[in-house]
Amino acid sequence: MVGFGPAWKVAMTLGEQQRSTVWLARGGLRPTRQRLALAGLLVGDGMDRHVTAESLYAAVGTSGAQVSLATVYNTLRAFCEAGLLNEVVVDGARSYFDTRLDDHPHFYWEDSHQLSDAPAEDLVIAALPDAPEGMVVSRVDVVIRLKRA
Amino acid sequence: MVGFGPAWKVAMTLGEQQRSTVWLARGGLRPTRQRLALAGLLVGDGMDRHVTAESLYAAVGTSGAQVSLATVYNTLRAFCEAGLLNEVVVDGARSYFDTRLDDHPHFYWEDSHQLSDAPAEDLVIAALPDAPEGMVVSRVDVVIRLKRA
DNA sequence: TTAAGTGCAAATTATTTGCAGTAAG
DNA sequence: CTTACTGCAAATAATTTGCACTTAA
Repeated sequence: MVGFGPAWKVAMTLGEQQRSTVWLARGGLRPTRQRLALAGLLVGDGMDRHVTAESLYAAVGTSGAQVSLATVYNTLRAFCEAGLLNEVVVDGARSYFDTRLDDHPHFYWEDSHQLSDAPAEDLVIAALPDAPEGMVVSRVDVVIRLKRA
Repeated sequence: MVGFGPAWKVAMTLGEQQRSTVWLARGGLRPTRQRLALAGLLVGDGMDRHVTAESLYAAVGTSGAQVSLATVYNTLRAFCEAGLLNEVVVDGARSYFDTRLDDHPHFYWEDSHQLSDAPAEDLVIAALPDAPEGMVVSRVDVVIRLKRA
């Protein structure tokens, strides 16, 4: 899991602070030290991220902040329930969380267990099966599984 | 989990026996009592099935046969590795196995945690993102998540 | 002040494994 | 006979929970 910046960076920049605080507020969540640390790693730079509880826990350790693993789990779940993150199911063994909220396709790298966004504009679904009687489609998950060529 | 026939039926019909044995042979697996019982429930009637380890364990109990839960797990994994079943990931909490082997879309009933086939002919993917450099697409999973209307 | 949030350790859930016994080829 | 298969109980891995303590509003 890469992309969390250099190991020596403990504090967030003002922009990151700001963005994280606003982001938490949007979910109606209190900006605690732990949540700010996690939010900073997730949305601090405005890029989309895909994390597991373990990868985020590792990243927060590296960043110098102190957050327990249980809190990482609970916080990811809280972010999800607040509509700030989306859970993506690609691997029965662990949960992935995506900072991008719209319905879009994913690449799943089977050998490295990494998840990334696939370009949504390159996926065209010309026809979709109708939902059965009494049901509606809540979401369409498209996972493009990749293996080494 | 329905569709496994009446509770009082302990033995398989000849046709079921036959089908199950042939099916196991195709995977190069010995037709043991336990495997025949499970295979009978999975492919005995030629219909496609979607099971979890727990649902299949419950079904085999109901059928009168005696198979341990660990063996159900191990056997489902063995069937998968032999290419007789496909694993479908729709719910982080448990694994689903599908007797249908081709790449096809699924309905996932979020409220009842059931998985079923969606009509493949009604799904038309007109364009798909290219696999990144050095990678190839191993499979495209399409899961249509349903909720009550 | 007070309800929400946190950390730990223990509990849960789905699944796998070690190993002694059983059965298929 | 010999190696694969099975069953149980114990081990594991990811995740959740109970509860005393802390902190934001």
